[in-house]
Amino acid sequence: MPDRMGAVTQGSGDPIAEATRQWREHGWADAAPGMAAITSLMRAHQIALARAEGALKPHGITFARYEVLMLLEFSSRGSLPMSVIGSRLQVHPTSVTNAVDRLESAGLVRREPHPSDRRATLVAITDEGREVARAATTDLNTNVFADPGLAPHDVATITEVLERYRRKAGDF
Amino acid sequence: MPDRMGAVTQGSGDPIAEATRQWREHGWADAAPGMAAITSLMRAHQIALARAEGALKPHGITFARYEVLMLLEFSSRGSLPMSVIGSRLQVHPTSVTNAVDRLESAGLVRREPHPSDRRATLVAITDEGREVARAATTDLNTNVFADPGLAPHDVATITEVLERYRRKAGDF
DNA sequence: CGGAAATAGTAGGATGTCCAATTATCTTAG
DNA sequence: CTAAGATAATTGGACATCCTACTATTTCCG
Repeated sequence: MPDRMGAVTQGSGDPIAEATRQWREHGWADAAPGMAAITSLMRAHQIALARAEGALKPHGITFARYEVLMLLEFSSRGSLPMSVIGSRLQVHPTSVTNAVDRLESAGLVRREPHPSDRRATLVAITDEGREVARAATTDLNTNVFADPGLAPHDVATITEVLERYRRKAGDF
Repeated sequence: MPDRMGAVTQGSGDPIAEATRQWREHGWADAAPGMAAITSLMRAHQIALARAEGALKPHGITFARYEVLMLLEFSSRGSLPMSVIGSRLQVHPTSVTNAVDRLESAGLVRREPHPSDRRATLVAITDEGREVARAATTDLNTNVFADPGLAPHDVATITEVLERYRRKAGDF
């Protein structure tokens, strides 16, 4: 156990708490809270993503593709232009192309010409896509979302706080 | 303006609020809060990462490499085994190899043999690495961390809540 | 003490994300 | 009504992350 009591390199066990201490020691106290918050976000994201991907793996899709699939599943026509998918998910157009390519190869969506704008491409969910979406959602709800790893109060809190964060960042 | 009042596809403007509504409508009310929290985390991460990367770009490093650099900068000897870097940052060994490869190519770190364990490799920060770390930190502190885009109270809240989340996930 | 099990790093492959550049197709201004 | 500017999607390249081997050492146990 090389790290239990060795206060030389680590004092708390939590790397972020340790970094915060370092920040203060170096005179960056004003930036320490922000550093801690953003670094926490990075780690939490990593944990949450790994869990979601774990639940989706048996269904043959990733979280990125799941989001696309659900967007289509919930759309009134079962199809959306690529560009709309990108706006909703706030990802680069090339990421949409990538996700749709793979979903299409798997037969979960189909590319169709846009009826009025020949620049655009509509992405339509297939019956098989709806099935996968349904099964994946059940799995995700049961094994991840229903018990995300936080008390209900905390779950509500981060959703609210991050909603403010996203809004200020122009996310919607 | 095809989407302002069209309650057909979107009701609120916030895709996550819309998804929450859909979840409840489909009878998944118990999973809706968790879905909202985790999805919020994904978006917030994306926003925060983009900001951090933006501040680091002029310094020629990414956030992943910045984290490695700061870990070494704060270490007592200015060097750490690859495996320790991986544990602290909670990333896969291959990610450490990748980051160190690039940092080494840029002359910011150096690989050294471990004195007592020939399996291990020590990564040592160079003088140039310390310079880049210092400059990047100043930039990051000033342009991102000092004003992360949330009220101080919210910054503290997400740090606390996510600390609980990380702890329960075994992050430290 | 010698073989099994664990640990440290790396190579190769799959994904996802972004950026820059390109091709088509609208849209809009003069 | 044409030319310039904006928009939609794709291709190619750079990075980061993970997983699955695979090699080299070290540690542990019978």
